[in-house]
Amino acid sequence: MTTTVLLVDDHPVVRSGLRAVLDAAETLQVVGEAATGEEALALAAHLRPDVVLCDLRLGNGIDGIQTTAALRALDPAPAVLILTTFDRDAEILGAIEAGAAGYLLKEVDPDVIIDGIQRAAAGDTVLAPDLASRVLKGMRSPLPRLTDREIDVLRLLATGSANKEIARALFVTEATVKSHLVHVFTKLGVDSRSRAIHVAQETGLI
Amino acid sequence: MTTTVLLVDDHPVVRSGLRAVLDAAETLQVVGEAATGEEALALAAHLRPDVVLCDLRLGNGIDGIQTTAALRALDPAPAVLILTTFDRDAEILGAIEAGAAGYLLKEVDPDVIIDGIQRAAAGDTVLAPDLASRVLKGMRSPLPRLTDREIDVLRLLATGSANKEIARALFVTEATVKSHLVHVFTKLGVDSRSRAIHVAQETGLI
DNA sequence: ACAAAGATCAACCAAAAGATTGATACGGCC
DNA sequence: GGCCGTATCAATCTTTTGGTTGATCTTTGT
Repeated sequence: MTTTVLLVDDHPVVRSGLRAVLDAAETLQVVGEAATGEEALALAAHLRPDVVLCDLRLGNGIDGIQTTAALRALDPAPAVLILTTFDRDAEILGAIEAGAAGYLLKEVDPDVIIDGIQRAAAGDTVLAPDLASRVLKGMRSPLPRLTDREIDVLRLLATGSANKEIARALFVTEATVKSHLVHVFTKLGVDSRSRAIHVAQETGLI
Repeated sequence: MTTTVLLVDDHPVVRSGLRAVLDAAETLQVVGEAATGEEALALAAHLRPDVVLCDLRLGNGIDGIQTTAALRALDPAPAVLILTTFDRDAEILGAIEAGAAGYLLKEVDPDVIIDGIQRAAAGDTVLAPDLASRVLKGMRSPLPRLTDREIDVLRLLATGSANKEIARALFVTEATVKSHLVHVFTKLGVDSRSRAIHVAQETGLI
C-alpha cells in the first residue's frame, strides 16, 4: 500500500533531495511540495496526503509548529513528521504539543526518514532516542510558561534594550518592566538579563 | 566541457537534492560528496574537482570558512561556492576573505545554483545583488576586528556571565574584564552588554 | 631600536539593574 | 461571589555595570 507524502520546506534543494530519496522507496509517493505553511495547508486539503514532512522554519508566514497544528485540524488529518535542523527544547515540545507524530533532525540518513514516514503513517511516534528522552524530561519538568507580556518584555530584552527603552516601547513605566523581569527571572531560574536572554535563546522560548 | 563538482554539506538530504539537481544539468558532473570539512579536503586533493559547493556549518570539526581557505590552498585550487542558510555579515565577508568565489543562500532556485557553479568554474564572482551590496558595504566600513581576548570575553558575555564570573573563568581581575568590555563596546558601537551580545550575534561575530 | 597595539590592573563616580516589600484593578474560573 | 492570575505601579536599598582617567608590561611590526 503506497503512502502519500507532502513535502514542506522553504529550500528547493531540500525538497529535491527528499523527492529523490522518497521516490526511490517503492512504498512512498510524493504527491506535492510546498515552500510555506500556507501552501502546505492548501495542498493538504486538496491532495489529502497520508503524511506531511515539514520543516519548522518556513520563511515568512506561519511557522512549522503553527502549520502542524493547522494540518492536524484538517479532516482527514495527515500525520505530521517534523524534519528540521533545530533541536531546542521549546521547538521539540512545541511540535509534539501541536500534534506532530514525530521529530527528526536533518542530519539523519535518508533511510531513517523513509522508515520514519512509514511509521508515522502507521500511527507510531517517531523520535530519535535522545530526543525521546528530552520529550519525557519536558513532560516531567516543563519549560516555564511565560505570559504574552513577559514574552514581549523578553523579546525587547534580547535586542539589547535597557529597562527604560522597554518601558517606552510598551507604553508602561520602568517599574512595570522591572516587575515583569522579576517574574521572567524567577520562571527561568536566572538572576540577570544576560542569563535570561541566553536561556531563552537556548531553549527556543524566543 | 563538463564541470566537475564536489558537494560538501552535513545533511544527506541536501546532498541528495543537490546531486539530483546537478546530475540533470548536462554540463555538470558530481564527482563526490563530503559531510565534513576534513572529508572535503581529502576528497578534493584526490578528485580535483573544478568547483566545490560548500555549506558553512559542517557539524563538528572545521567550518565552511576554514574549509574554503584550506581548499584554496590546494594545487590545483578548486573554485569554492558557498551554499548556506546563514546570511550574517561576518559569515559572508569571512567566506569571501577566505577565497570563496561566491555565496548563495539555500532559498534560491536550483537553476541559480547551476548557473552559479558554471560561473564560478569560469572564474566569475557569484553573488546575489543584495549580498553583493553588503560585501561592498563591508569593504567600505568593515566589521570591527576584535582581538582574541576580546572574543574570549564576548563569548562568555553571551552565555550570560557577570563580569566577576568572566574574570574567574579567564584568570584575570574584574578590572581587566571591564577594560576589554570598554574596547568591545567601542568597536561594536554599543553601550551595554545586552546590545553587545545582540550585535555580535546578528553580525556573526560570535 | 622604536613605536604601536594588546593585555593587564586600579580607583572613582554615576547610572542602571535587581531584589524586596507593598499596592490596586481587571478578567477569568469555579 | 470569591479566589486566583495577570498587569500595572511605586518606593527603597543593594549590587552590578559602565565610563573615565591613568598606569605598566609584553608582544608585534616596521
